[in-house]
Amino acid sequence: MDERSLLLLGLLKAQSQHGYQLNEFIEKNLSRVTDMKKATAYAVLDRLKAGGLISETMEQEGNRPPRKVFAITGEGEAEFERLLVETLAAADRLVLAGDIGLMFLDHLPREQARACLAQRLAALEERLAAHEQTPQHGHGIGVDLAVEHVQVLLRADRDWLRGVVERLR
Amino acid sequence: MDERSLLLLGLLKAQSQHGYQLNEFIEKNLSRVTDMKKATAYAVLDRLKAGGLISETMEQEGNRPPRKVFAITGEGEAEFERLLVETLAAADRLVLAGDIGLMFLDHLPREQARACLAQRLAALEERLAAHEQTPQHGHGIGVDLAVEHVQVLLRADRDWLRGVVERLR
DNA sequence: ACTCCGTTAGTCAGGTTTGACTATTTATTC
DNA sequence: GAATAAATAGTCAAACCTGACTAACGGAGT
Repeated sequence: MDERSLLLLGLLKAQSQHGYQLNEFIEKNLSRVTDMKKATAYAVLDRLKAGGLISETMEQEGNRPPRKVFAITGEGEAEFERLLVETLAAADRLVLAGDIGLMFLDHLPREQARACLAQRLAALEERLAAHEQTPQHGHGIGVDLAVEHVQVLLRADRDWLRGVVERLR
Repeated sequence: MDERSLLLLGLLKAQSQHGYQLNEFIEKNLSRVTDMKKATAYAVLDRLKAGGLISETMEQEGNRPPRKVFAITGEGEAEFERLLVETLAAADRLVLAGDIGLMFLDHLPREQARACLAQRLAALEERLAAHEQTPQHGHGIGVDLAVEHVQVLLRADRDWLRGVVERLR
């Protein structure tokens, strides 16, 4: 939740935007780093507005429907910095989904278990390939670091999973 | 949410239990693999009961307060297996918290950024140390695999973070 | 015999998240 | 030029999660 605020504040710090723009950017460019959905973004924006961290102005362009343009306030910038330092210093939680299944691996015949994990491995490899194809972003080191981070962990995950599938043979 | 159901069904498949027992086991033994909270477990149990996947019986021992004992049903076992295969085959989402901050690293003076990440690294190392100290569980390979998985990724994370802190110097 | 405290066993209000939906405008196809 | 698709810009009810709270019991100490 703090992360979501941080993300939106950060994007608005770079440039005032309306909701759709924010959501599009997140979906198209940040899907590797966050999984926040559209409706959530609007909910968070409401909360930020209620807290005085962002302001909202109606804007009409041509005869398209009016849109809400959000801009970060002074308090918002202060909060942004506070959140930034806080989340940077915190150890990431790194609670990965999918490990509960692993725990109950013994309930499946060995061969079926291996097949499931092989399928998981294939999906993982595909995801990693898609990841490795995207070029460096170039917008400062931060964004690139975040993408690199995910990649490093995906690779570690893949290598480990390969070993497991092998061991199950 | 599927994962939470899977976990509870799996635990109940091994042995009928009451809510407190389940929660205690999760908190004491599975905190490395899941972060489900007590109240959530009760909520999930209610849903499972509503779906006919588990049954609930009142039980009184001595004159202690009565407790609800949950047991998995036939349908529950079928659903367990379905969920197990499904989550095993799915690539884990691996969306790690903390990377949003990374994206905005440039907003901080380099030295402060480095200090924050160094602090994160320290916390991570501590967590890893705690992890490495727990012995093998021995209850079949599944549980051990899950624990190993987390460890492998924590190590990869640590190594990467070390490199980043170094690079920022 | 009384108080304090930890264990047992939950409940609940309130906040968060999201899938599904609405509604308008612009572009495209037939 | 009518119908269809796609982009624009959100809203809302329902589901989900959790921090904080309740309440009874047993045992330890005094």
